[in-house]
Amino acid sequence: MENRLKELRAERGWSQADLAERLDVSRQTVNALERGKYDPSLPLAFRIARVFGRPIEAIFTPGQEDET
Amino acid sequence: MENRLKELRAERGWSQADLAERLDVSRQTVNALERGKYDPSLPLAFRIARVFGRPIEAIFTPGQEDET
DNA sequence: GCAAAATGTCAAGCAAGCTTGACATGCTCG
DNA sequence: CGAGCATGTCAAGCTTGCTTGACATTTTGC
Repeated sequence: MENRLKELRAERGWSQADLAERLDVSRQTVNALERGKYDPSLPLAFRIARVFGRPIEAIFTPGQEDET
Repeated sequence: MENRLKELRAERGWSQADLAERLDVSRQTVNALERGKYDPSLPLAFRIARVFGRPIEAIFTPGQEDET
């Protein structure tokens, strides 16, 4: 699963810690998500979508794994 | 998190097992999702959205938990 | 060049998502 | 009635998502 977290965060001039606070998760979680270590839960994906004012589909895109 | 799984599945006349097969998960998982036992992972949410031809936001809606 | 802030990373542990297998119940329809 | 399908449910077990705490490395800016 690919995502535009880093890009969207940068646009807003937020640190990973800033974003983590807005999402109510740990800084390490934001870091792991940006680096593609794992995917967020659906509830967290909704919070991310809300923070950035975009639909989930505009932030996350299923990669090779889910394409068929 | 609320969802319209049961409704959308019924519209198509599919059994839980049918849907499970299309989503590549177990029948018990579909049953648990419909009954709100837990939320799907984000990758599974994407597959569900694709199977029903609707955006994730049109199928799942964060409840009280995520509203503030 | 130095200090502080930001980012990356690791480990251990708990919680959530999903699996298989089994069994109970209910529904439909020959 | 009886067979078969659909649904609900439980338990045990594995994997993934997320946490805290600690420490190393990179970036920023004075």
